[in-house]
Amino acid sequence: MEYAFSTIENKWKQYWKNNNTYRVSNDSSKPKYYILDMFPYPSGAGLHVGHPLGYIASDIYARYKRMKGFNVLHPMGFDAFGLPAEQYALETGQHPAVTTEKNIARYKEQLDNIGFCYDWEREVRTSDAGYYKWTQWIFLQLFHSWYDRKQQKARNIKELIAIFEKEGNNNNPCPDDDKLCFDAKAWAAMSEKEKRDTLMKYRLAFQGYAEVWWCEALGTVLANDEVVNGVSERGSHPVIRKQMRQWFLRITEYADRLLTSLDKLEWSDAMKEMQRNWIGKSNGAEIRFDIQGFADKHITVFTTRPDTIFGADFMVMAPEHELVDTITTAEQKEAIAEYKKYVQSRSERERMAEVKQVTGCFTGAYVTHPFTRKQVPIWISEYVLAGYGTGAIMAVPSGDDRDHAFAKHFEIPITNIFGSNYHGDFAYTEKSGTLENSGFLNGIDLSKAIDVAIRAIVDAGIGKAKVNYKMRDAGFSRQRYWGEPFPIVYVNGIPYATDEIENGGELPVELPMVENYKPGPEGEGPLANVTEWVNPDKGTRETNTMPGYAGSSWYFLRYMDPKNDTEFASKNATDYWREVDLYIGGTEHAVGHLLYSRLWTKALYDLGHISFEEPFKKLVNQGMIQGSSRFVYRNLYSVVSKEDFDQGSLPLFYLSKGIIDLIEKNDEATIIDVKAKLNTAIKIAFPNRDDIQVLDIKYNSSNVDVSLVNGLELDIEAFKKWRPEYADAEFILEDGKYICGAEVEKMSKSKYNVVNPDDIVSDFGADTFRMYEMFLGPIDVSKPWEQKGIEGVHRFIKKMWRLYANEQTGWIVTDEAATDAELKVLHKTIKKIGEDIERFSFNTAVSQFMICVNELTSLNCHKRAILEPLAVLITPFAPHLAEELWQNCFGNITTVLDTQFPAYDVKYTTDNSKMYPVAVNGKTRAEMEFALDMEQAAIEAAVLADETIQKWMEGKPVKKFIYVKGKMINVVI
RNA sequence: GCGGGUGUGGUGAAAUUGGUAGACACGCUAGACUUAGGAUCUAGUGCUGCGAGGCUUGGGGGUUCGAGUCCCUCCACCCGCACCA
Repeated sequence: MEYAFSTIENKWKQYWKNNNTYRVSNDSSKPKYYILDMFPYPSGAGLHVGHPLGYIASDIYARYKRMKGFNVLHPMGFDAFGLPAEQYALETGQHPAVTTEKNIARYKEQLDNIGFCYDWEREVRTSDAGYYKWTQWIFLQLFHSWYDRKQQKARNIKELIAIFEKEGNNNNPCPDDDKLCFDAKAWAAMSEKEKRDTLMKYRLAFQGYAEVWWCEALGTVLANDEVVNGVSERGSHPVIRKQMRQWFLRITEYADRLLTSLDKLEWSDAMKEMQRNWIGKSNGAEIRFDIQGFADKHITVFTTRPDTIFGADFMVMAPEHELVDTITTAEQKEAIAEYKKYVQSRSERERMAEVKQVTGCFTGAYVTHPFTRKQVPIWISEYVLAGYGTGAIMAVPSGDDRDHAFAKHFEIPITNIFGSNYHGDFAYTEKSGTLENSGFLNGIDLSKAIDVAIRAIVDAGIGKAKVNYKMRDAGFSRQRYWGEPFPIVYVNGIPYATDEIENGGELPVELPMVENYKPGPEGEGPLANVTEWVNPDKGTRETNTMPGYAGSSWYFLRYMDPKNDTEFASKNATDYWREVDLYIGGTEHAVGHLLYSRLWTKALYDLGHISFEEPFKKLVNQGMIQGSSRFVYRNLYSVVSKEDFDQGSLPLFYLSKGIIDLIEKNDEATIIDVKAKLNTAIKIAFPNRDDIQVLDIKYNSSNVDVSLVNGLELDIEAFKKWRPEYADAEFILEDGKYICGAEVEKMSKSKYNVVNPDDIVSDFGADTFRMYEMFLGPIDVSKPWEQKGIEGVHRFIKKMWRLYANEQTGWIVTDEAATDAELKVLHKTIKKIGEDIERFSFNTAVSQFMICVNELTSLNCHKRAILEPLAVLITPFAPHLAEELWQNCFGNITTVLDTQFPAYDVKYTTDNSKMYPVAVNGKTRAEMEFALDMEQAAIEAAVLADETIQKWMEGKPVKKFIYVKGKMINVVI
C-alpha cells in the first residue's frame, strides 16, 4: 500500500467538509483562543507560495491549541477593496466587483487545497455591502465624536455641544487651531455653518486639506505607487503636488495612548520600536520670531533644542508655508516662485533623502532674534516639511548636520555656541559640554540648558514648552471608485452624516454600479459622474471613497459575529472572543494597518462598544518569501554592413550565463567562438552578403518563467513552446546545458517568478507542502523561494508512512509492548514538538519529526503504542496524513482533531549522564562521560588523569578548572 | 536620508540561558538492490593538511577560561517611510 497522497488528501478534505469539523461556536465551556492571519488582498495573480507561510504557521498553532482543549477561532476573509481591481477595470472594462469575486473564488480554492481549518461560514469581505455597512457605521461613530483631552478618551460630539453652550471652548482648546477661542455667547451667536465648521475642528473624523499627486494629463489623483521617477506610471505624464479637501482621522489625539499601551503588548521589540518612531514623540519648545516689517506677522518654529537658540543663524520655512508669499521681497519673488515650482515636482521621500545636494532660496525677509535682537534671514528649503511641527525651523548650523550643510552651501555665517567642541567642519550634535556665545545660557551644561532656555522663552512671552509628534492625522479620502462610500451628504455646502438628515437614508450607502471608472471633474473620484447617486432628495453626496485600511481596521471584530445585521458584532460575541490572542502577518504592516486598527479599537472602546482597548495581544511576524527570478540572455546583432538588410530574418541566439560571464571577462577564445557562430548564422540567412560581419557581442536579459527552469538549467524544449517567437530560438550552451542567470526579486506576475501552491500540492501533496514551507527556516526570516529541498520532506513523509504500512501487505502496525529505547524516542519528540510549537519554531519541529522517524526506522518499530501517539502529534503539520492513520490504520471513528495532544513522560526525556566536551584553554580536546550527579572533585580528578588531557596540558599546572554541569569542562593552564 | 531587519558549508538551515559550530535536509561522491531509476538502502561530505594539527559563523577590533551569541566599528542585502494592500 503506497502513500497515495492525492487520494488520501481529497478524501479527508471532503470528510471535514461533510462533518463541519471546522465550524466554531460562540457558545462553549472551553477557554477561547483567537488566532488571526492578516487577510489577503485577492489579486489577479492568485495566491503564491509566499502567502501561505504565515497561514500554515497559524493553522498549525490553531490545530495545536484545539487539541490542547481550546475553543479556537481561526477565520479567513478578504481585503477586497483596492486600487489594482480598479486599475484593471480601467484597462479592461471589467467591473471590479466581477474580477474581485473571481479572484476570491480562486483564492479560496487555493487555500482549501492546502487544507486550512477555516470556518468559512465566518468569512468576511470588506467589499460586501453587509460588511461595509458597519465600516460606514464606525466612521460615523468617529465623525460624531471628539477627543476629551482631560479624560483622555473619545466622547460624543453632543456632549461637546452642551459644553460649548455652557462655557464656550475655554476648557477644551481646539486640536486643529489653538488660537480658536470663544465663549458661550459667541457660540450661540454662530450661524449653523460656523457651528458645524467649528465642530469639524474637533471631530475624530474630520475634513481638512492635504497634498496629493495630481496628474493633469490623466485628470486624476495618483497614489505614490503610481508615480515613478517623478512622472505617472501610466503614460509617463508630469505630476505635481496639489492641495485637496480630504477626510482625516484624528489619530494624533491618540498618539500618547498608542505609545504607552505598546508596553502591554507581546510584540517584537523591533515592531514596537517602529511604531514608537512613527509616532515620533519629541519634547521641545515652540518659539515665536517676529518678522521685520510685519508688525502682526511672526514665524513659529518647533525645536527640540531650544538650548541652541543663540546659534540660530537663519530660519527655514517649508516652501508651502502660508507666509512665504506674504514676506518675500520684490527682488526675491521670481527666485522664490521658481524654487517653489521645483519643489512641487518632488516627493516627500526625495525631499528627505536628498542630502548631498542642498537646495533652497532666500525670501529677502528677516526675523528679529528675540534675545540678541540681531536680524536673521528667512530661507525656504525642501528639507523642511510643511506637515511636520510648524513647518518652519530655526536653523542652528553649529549644532545640526543639515543646517550646517545648508549654511556652508549658501555661505551663511555660522555662530559657534559650543566653544572648542565645534571645529567648523561638522556640526556638534552631542548633548554634553557647555554653551558659549549664548547670552544667559553661557557656561551652562548642555544637559541642563534645555530647561533653562524654555523658562526664559516662557518668561519672555515668546513661546512655550511643547510636545510634538511626528505622526500626522491619517488621510482618509481617496478619489477612487472601488472603496467604501462615505455616509456623508452636503446640504448648502455643509457636510452632514446621513443619520443627521431626515430621510437621510439607512446604512449602507451602497456603492453604485458604474460603467466607466474615469475620474470626475476637478480631480473628484469616479462617483462624481454618477449624477443620480450624487444627488439624493437633499443635498449632494460625498464622492470620495474610503482608503484600503478602512475595512481592515476592524475586520477582526466582524469574524466574531459575521452575519449580524443589527450590530457590527454583538456584545456577547465581542465579550467572549475579545482581542486577538495571536496575530500573524508581515512587518510591512508595522505602522500602517497595525496602528490604524489600534486606533479604531481604542475609539470603539472609549465609546463603549467593546470592552477591550487593544486589538492584537500577541503578534508574530512572518518573513516575506521573495521570488527567485531566472533570466535568459539574447544576442543583439551588432554588425557592420555596407547596405541595410532585414535583421528580422536572423535567428535569435540565446547565450548561457557562463558564456555571458566569460564575454564580460573579455575571454578571447569565447568571443571568437561566439562571433564565428553568429557569422555562420548570418551567412546562412544571407548567402550573398559577405559585407555583413559581427562587430561585437551585445545582448539583453529578460525574465523567463521559473516553471521552465530546473534549478538554473533551462528546459530548452519548454522554452521554445512558451511563446511563438521562441520556437526557432538557437542556443549557445555550456557543457550541453543552458544555464540561466538568477536574481532575488519580489514575487510578481510581470517577473514570471510566481510559484503557485496548487502546482506543488498536485506534485507532492498538501502535507508535504505545509511541512516544507515550515522546514524552509524560521517563520520570521525573509527568503527567496527555493524548491529543490522539497523532495527531502516528501521522502520523510513516505518514510514515516512505511512505519505504518507496507507496499505489498498494507497496514503493519502491531500491538507489541514498546521498548524503553522506543519510548525514549517518542517522548523526547513529544516534548520537543510541543516546545517548538509554543515558540513558533516550526522548522526545528519538522527536523525533530525527521529525527524521530529515522530513529524508529532504525529500531524497526511498528508498534501501535509508539505510532498512534506519533500520528496524533503530527496532526497540526500534516493533518491529512494524521487523519488517515488515526481513522484508517488505528480504526478510530472521530476526527483526530478532537483528540488530546499527547503528553510526554519525564521518565523518558531525562538522561542521567552526559558526554562532556573537555577543553584545554578553551579548545575541545576530548570527550568524557560523567554521571550528572557526580561531584566536581571526582570529575576533576578523572579529567586530569586522562591521557589526552595530560598530553595537551604539557605538564603545566592548572590555573583554573571550569565545570558547568550538563554543559562542558574546561581546563585552564 | 530616517527607522527596522538579516548576514553561519556548494544550498536551506540548527545551536532555546555566553559553553562540543554546522543538528535536520538539499546537492554531490562512492557503493548495494534493480530490466529500469527521478524508488529504496549503506558509507562519506565546512575549508586546509600525508599526518599530528591548523583555520572557520559578512570585514576589522574588544570583553571573557570560553563569543555565531555581548560591546564598538565598517560593509552588503531586504522591508517600511504616510494614496499598493
